[in-house]
Order: sequence, then structure tokens, then C-alpha cells
Amino acid sequence: MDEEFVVGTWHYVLAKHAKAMCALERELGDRHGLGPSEFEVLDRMVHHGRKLRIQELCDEVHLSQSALSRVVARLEKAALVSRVVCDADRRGVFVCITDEGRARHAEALPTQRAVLSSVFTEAPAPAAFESAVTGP
Amino acid sequence: MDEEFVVGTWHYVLAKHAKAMCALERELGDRHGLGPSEFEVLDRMVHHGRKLRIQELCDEVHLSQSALSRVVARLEKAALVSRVVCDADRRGVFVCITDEGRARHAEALPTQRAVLSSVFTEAPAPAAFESAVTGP
DNA sequence: CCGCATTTAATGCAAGCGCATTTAATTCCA
DNA sequence: TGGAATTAAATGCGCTTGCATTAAATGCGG
Repeated sequence: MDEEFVVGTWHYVLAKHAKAMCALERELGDRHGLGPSEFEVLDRMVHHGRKLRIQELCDEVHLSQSALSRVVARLEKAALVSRVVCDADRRGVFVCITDEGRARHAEALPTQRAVLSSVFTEAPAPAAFESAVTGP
Repeated sequence: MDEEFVVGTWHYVLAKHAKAMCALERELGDRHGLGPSEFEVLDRMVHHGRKLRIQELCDEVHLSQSALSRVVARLEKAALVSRVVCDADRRGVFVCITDEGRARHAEALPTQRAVLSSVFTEAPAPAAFESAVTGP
């Protein structure tokens, strides 16, 4: 087990995460009134289809269950999403993205892509890194 | 500019950061009474030598100036670090790691390494990833 | 030498997070 | 079938964070 590799990877992850998160918070917030968590939830909703159980969102988004619950509440207040109790299991809640939610996501997507591109290309990882992420 | 690469890398960074941070918080906290930020500051102090200006720490640690100020305050209260006003520039503050701080860091280091190893090897990135972090 | 801009670190404040708990609905088995 | 255990989501709470501001010390131009 290569200790140096592990520690080096960790520092890389820390640095990129900090830079990207900070920039996303600023750009998405100022330009579109969205936090990174709000955008991430919207993004998953768009890619996954119309309705999604909160529990399933929880597996895909890097948030605790309670944090996700509040993000969804904020999104609902902003009318970007609506909550619908599940008929089959009335404990469950479906989250449905609204048309306005889709529109806001579409608006914000280029901003997110621009931020990520700038973060991951300014001190570009060597080409070999690509295979680490996309797989062999 | 490969959009897929950028987004894929971002998801990788998000996933690893979340997993590692969560585990570090738990393990370092339960076993050694340290948060990830406290450990990171201690770690930099150990590697950098005896005294370090807060401003310099700020460049190396992924925290805002205010957050760092508070982390140092917590560490000082725990006697792991001491603050000394700089004689040459009395606005500046030197942070000095104490013997107890060094000891605590030495105690916690294996825990951190174990956590990182488990995170970065459980679903191991392909070997090619190594060159992305350590350089060509 | 004086005053104003700058820099360093600390602090007030609000927001977001995770943990633990709560509330409500469902499942299981005796 | 009925009651205990389980599961889903929401909520109370304390903590950490970042932004903006403050307080103190320094530097610089006139």
C-alpha cells in the first residue's frame, strides 16, 4: 500500500474540493440564487426523471438525510421542486422538479460547467488522470 | 476541453471528499478528540517546524482566515499549540506547537492514515491515477 | 512628524451541516 | 389480529464555517 500515493491523492482532493466549492458557492449564488447543494439536487432530479423518493436522492447526493430534507424544503419554498406524499407508502415523499426548477437548472448549468472547467484545467492533472475517473 | 472528464473528476472528488471527511471526523474525534481541521493544522505545524505565522498557515490549510483563527484558539485552549505575538511585527501571531501537540499528532497520525488508505483503496482508482497526483 | 491607507488577526453574525430525537406509517411475528 | 420493532422524513440543537466588520499595528506620502 503506497502511503505517499494515498496522502498525495488526499491533498489533491482537498485542494480541488475547496477551490471548486468556494467558486461554486460564489458563482451559483450570485448569478442564480442557488447553493451548491441546491444545484446538486436539481441536477440529480433532471438526470433522473420526474419524481424521485427522498431516500433515493440521499444515496446520490453527498448530504445527510437531515440536510437533504432541508435542502428540499428550501427548493420547495422557491417553487423549484414540489413534495408529494407517496400513495403506496405514506411515509415516503416524492420530490418532483417543477418547470421553473428545470429552467433554473438549465440556466445555472453553464455556470457550473465553467467553474469546474476552470478549476480542473488551471493546474491540469496529467492526461493519465483521465483514466482514473472514466475507468480503463 | 473534455466536459465529460471535468464532470467525472468532480464527481470523484465529491465522493472521496465526503467519504473521507465523514470518516475522519468520526475516527479522529472519537479516538483522539480532534476534528479534521484541528488535525490538519497540527499536521502542517509538525511538517513545517516550530513556529509559523497564522497568515502562512492560512495559505496551506483549506480554511478561511476566520475559521483558522478559531481552530487555533481551540487548539490553544487544549494546550496543543500556543500563540506568541511576533516581536518584529506586533500585528502578527506565531503559532507554536507544544510537546503535547506533537504527541497528540503522533497518536492521531496512524488513525488518519488508516482512514485515508481505506477510502482510497476500497474502490481503488486504476493505477494510472497515481501519476495524476504524484506527477509524471 | 502626522495622518491616511493597508495589513493582521479577532469577532459578530447568520447559514448550513450532522447527530440525535421525534412523529408517523408500515412490517413482522407470536 | 395486535403490539413491538422498523423505516421514512422532519425537527431540535450545537458546532463550524465564511462574510463582513472591528481593533490594533505598520507603512507611506507630504
